Amino acid sequence: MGTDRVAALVDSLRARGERITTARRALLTALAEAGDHRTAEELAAEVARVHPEVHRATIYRTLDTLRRLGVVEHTHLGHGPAVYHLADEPHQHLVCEDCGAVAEVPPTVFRPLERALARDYGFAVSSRHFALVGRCRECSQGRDAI
Amino acid sequence: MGTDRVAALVDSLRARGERITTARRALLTALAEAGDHRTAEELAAEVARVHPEVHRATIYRTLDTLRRLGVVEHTHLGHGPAVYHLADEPHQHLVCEDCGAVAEVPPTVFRPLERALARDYGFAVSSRHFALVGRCRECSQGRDAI
DNA sequence: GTTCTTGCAAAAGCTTTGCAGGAAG
DNA sequence: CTTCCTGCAAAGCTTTTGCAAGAAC
Repeated sequence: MGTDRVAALVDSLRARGERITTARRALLTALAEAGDHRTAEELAAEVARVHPEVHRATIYRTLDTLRRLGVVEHTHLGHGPAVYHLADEPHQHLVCEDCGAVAEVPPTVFRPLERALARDYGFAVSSRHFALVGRCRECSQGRDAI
Repeated sequence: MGTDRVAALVDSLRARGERITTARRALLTALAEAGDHRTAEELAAEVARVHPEVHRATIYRTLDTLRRLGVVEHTHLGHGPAVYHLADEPHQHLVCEDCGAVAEVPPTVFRPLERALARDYGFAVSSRHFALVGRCRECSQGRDAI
């Protein structure tokens, strides 16, 4: 399952002339196994379970490399660290300011907004770099004000 | 002009039982004069021109106090520091990932999206806490890909 | 006089960078 | 063999915190 996905990513990177190193393969594996988003810290811990020698700086550098290559995206959910995930299956994040729950919604929900911004402001929304902050269903029902 | 606005803000804070200190008044003045968004660093510099004794920690603490009181909002435009502005005239930020230009758009543009998220996910978008990242008109025309 | 705010200094949290050794191709 | 990547250590940037002195009311 995740193994195939990693193999495909590795192949595509190699095809582009990128080097395949222990850190890169381990990071791709950790990302594929994650399912949803992970912080750099969490990914470093996951990688360290198998390859303790991989340094945190390498985690950040490799994540940035993979981002430039279009393989990884990262999103800011709030005031904490950024979260990373594989770039296939793009999605937007909704984060609840009360309980911290994070929901993923398909990018189609944003299509009308993107069209309006392109039409009225010439602005081409290009990334799902930031989450939308608000209140989830459960927290909306429990209380009214902050 | 800005003076009236500051006076009104000061009055409303006092009416709520909040203390009016040098730092608070200076910060409100700097925010009112700013017109658009400013980083905490920029606001600290502006305040320091008149009151050099106001410490940066006080800037952050005061901004947070004003945020809790609903007077100030802050937004994350990208990877740098947060930007602050007075909470009247709410707006969303569009930031260009190429040239860094920041546009402000009225919240009405987001109304349909907010309704869709409320209807389909029970999610109540409550803040304009993050900018939307994309490419502005000028940068879209100049080039096609990253 | 009481309570809230501030200045200071220090640290926290997350991320980036310079450099020299080492691995990938 | 050449180029790119990594480990290490150190620092960067933004923001937060503990504490005692000081200001607001």
